[in-house]
Amino acid sequence: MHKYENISAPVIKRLPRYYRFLGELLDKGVMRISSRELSDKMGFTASQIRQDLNCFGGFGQQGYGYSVESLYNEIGHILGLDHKYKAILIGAGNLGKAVAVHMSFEKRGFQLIGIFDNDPAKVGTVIRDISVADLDGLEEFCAENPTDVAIFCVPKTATQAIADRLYKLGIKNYWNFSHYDLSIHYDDIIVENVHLNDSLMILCYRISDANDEPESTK
Amino acid sequence: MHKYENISAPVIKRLPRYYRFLGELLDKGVMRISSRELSDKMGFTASQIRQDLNCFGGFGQQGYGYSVESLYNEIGHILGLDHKYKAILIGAGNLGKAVAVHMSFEKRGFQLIGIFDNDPAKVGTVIRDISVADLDGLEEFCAENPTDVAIFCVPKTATQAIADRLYKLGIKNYWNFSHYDLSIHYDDIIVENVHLNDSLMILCYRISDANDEPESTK
DNA sequence: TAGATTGTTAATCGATTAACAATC
DNA sequence: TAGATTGTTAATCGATTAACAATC
Repeated sequence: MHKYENISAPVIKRLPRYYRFLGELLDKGVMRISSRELSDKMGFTASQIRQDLNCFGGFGQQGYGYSVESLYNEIGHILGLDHKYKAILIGAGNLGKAVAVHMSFEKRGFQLIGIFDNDPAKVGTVIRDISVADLDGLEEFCAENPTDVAIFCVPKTATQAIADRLYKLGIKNYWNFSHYDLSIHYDDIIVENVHLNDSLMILCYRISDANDEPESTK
Repeated sequence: MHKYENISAPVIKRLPRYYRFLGELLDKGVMRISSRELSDKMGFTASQIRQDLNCFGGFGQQGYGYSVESLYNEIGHILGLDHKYKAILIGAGNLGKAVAVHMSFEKRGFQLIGIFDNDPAKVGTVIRDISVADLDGLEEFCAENPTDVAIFCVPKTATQAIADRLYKLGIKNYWNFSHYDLSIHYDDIIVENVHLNDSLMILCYRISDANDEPESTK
């Protein structure tokens, strides 16, 4: 479908943000928007917005700007949200449960088809219409149900062993909430990390940097 | 305590990762490491590692490398993890609950002192030794308990109104899980965003980009 | 001392911003 | 047509990498 080579990571990271803002404008009934107006709202420069969008095509019209609706749809398409990648969730603890319940996978190009845990107390419980299965059944399940993506919501120590099993099954795309760097161990995989601890520490740095006395304590 | 001006965002984002890897080395009993060895493990260049660390001081020793333990401690200190910033959590739904239970706030420079929700069914339930309080009591609580940070685990639509109340109370540091851009509306605040939807969409893009047929469908 | 590895400066690379001609 | 705003090229800025002298 697409295949845009050589798009830089900073550009890709901004796409969901464009999508979000355009969605809000759409909800408000705004029909057209110029890069200048979008710039004011989003805090990027107008130049950057035009530069970013032109990586994928000329979606605007000189003298007019961009149609909010068509740009929203274009970006959704660029992101690949019209897919239905089959995803399984590993780990039905607090975090896994929150991810399962909280996310609108269908709107983001995915479909959650299975949840696994190794804790007998959790196996059989139902989350979002899906019955939690025993991790032992992973291989059997994946043989019967082609799976594109695995979501890791397991402790750091369990991650590598499960990743090895999934890799053997040919599942090489991961959404990783585990405090562990999967990316280091294989190089033909796609990993999107959500390292909450890292995020919290960055916040800590920024607060400390803003608040602390400049070298007066010593 | 610290106050390192002009440290670029890319450097700051790498700090937690250094901290994590050094912690693992420490656990394994490794005493010293060179920028070269660390480079192999982490996937940054040795040059970048030395450059990054030298933003904050000369922690190494020529001909030897870095002491794992002292570098670990230094980075923890740079990040400000020896603080105890008082944090409150807004929203005790699935996500809020997962964040409250899952995170080791104490190890990351924070202390969770309160949880709020506006759902009567949730008020009074206990999460991590903290009884969920009614959101109406926010002002009173913060007057009695000086609070540094608010964690947003509420729906997009509720975020702005609550942010306004917190801002009035002088709370200007936010860890934001809400699908909403707080940063746009005030400019003297510190926001660290965890946009899970954005992360999921970036994964979708990357899978699509790797898998789709190159322009053959048309 | 000789070898190793840092700290730091200089070179390169890439991303952002500015400018403007094309054009709706 | 005239005005507005894009698409795109060129200029600037910043971050990464390479190189090497300092030094443990």
